[in-house]
This record gives sequence, structure tokens and C-alpha cells, in this order.
Amino acid sequence: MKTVLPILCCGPETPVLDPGQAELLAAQFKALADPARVTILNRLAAADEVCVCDFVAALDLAQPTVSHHLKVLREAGLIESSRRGTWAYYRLVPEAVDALRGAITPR
Amino acid sequence: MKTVLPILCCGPETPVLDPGQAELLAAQFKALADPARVTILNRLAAADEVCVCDFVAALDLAQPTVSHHLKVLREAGLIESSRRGTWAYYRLVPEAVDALRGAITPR
DNA sequence: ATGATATATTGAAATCCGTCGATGAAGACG
DNA sequence: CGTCTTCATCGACGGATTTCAATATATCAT
Repeated sequence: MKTVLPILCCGPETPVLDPGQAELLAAQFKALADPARVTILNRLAAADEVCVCDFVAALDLAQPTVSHHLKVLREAGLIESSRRGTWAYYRLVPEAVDALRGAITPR
Repeated sequence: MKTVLPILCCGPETPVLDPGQAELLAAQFKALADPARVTILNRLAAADEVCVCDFVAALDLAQPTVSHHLKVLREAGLIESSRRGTWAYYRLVPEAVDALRGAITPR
């Protein structure tokens, strides 16, 4: 509801993020909207690879809960896993994290 | 549940984000866990100041809904507002955004 | 095969979130 | 004052999220 009054509130139109991108970025930020998942991602930002058992030991949450959080981050495309023997190791997906950073960087 | 078997899954312990920080960061990421709020923040990252009426025009959401999203971002400390006459203008809080960026930056 | 260990999936309960209509508060203008 | 405009708050509905116990799957060891 933009007014037609002589006094205008806004300057010239600034470019808008397209809805698809906004939705994707929001989904990825939502994946970080939990202390456990922030801890996981932050830990992965400091080590190339971390095994699930390490997260379970560090997070004070039941193992299925940790598994759930890892799945949320994985489905958001922020982390990926590989299984070696009995253990599963997770690492960052750098391009995805870069995109996130870009969306909140002033320009 | 760390095992005592001869085969170890994890290397040496890596530093952990303290729970308080994790909770704060998660709250701030949660503030970005919505397409409308990503759009708002992204728009603020491109212009020094944006007036509420501009967001209402750009977001295709009812005005109370836009106001709600602005409140969420404001209470997370990511943006701040000042009122001039009839209109309210919002801008980024750069330090908060920097902190967010830092939490997901590999080191 | 049998048992033990690591991780994933399922299902269910409590809680939280996005949305909008209705309403309120505050300034601008005549 | 009275009205109009902008923005914020309230209340409610529908839907999504977090958590864990129970269970499943997969791999290793004996």
C-alpha cells in the first residue's frame, strides 16, 4: 500500500532477492536454528572431519537426537558424510556455507 | 558412549563452543530461518536504511506479518530501527551480523 | 552364526512458529 | 478536535519442530 502523498518515505527501488533463493537460504539458516546444530557446524569449521561418536560425546543429547540434527544439516546441504567401517564421518560443504555467508554480507 | 576398543574413531579432542554462545548464535540463525526475514536482511545489506513501507510493498505479506518479522529480527539483535515522523526505518547491526558470519567460517 | 557396537529411522508428545484480522498507539494535516 | 496514515500488538488457528524410547540396520569380532 504505497501512498500517493507528496511526502515520500522511500528512495528508489533496490534490487530484491528472488523468492526461490530466499526460500533456499531460509531453509539453510533454519538448519542452523538450534544450539546443537550450531555446535556441530562450528566444530566442523575447525576440523576437516568429525565422527558421529564425537558429537554424541560432546552434545549431551541422546544418540537418536544427534542423528536427527545431523540429518537436518545434511538435508540442508550444509554437511556431508561418508561411512568408513563402523563409523560415520561428517564434513562441511564449503560452497553451501559460502553462499550462506554471502547472503548476510553487506555490499 | 565412547568405546574402549583398540580401534579408535576420533582424533584428539577439538575445542567446543560454549553452550551459552551456541544458544545465542542459534537464536540469531533462527531469526533468519524464514524467507521473508532473509529477504529483509539481504535488502538491508544492500542499502543503509529501508523504511517499513518498502518491506510491506516488496514482501507480499500482510502488514502485521511484516511487522512480526521485523520484531523477530530486532529482538535477535540483527537489526535496529528509528522512527522519523510517520515512518520507521530499519538498518543492520553490523557487529551482530559479523558474529554470525564468524560462527560458520572455517578456520 | 552369535554377540557387541555405531548409526539411522520411526512414532508420539510437547512445544514452538507463521499467518492474518482486529485493534491500538502515535504522528501529520487541516 | 477529527481524520488519515503508518506501524505495532493481540489473539487465534493450522502446521511444523524438538526430543527421546523403541526399533532397525550395518559392521566388526569371536
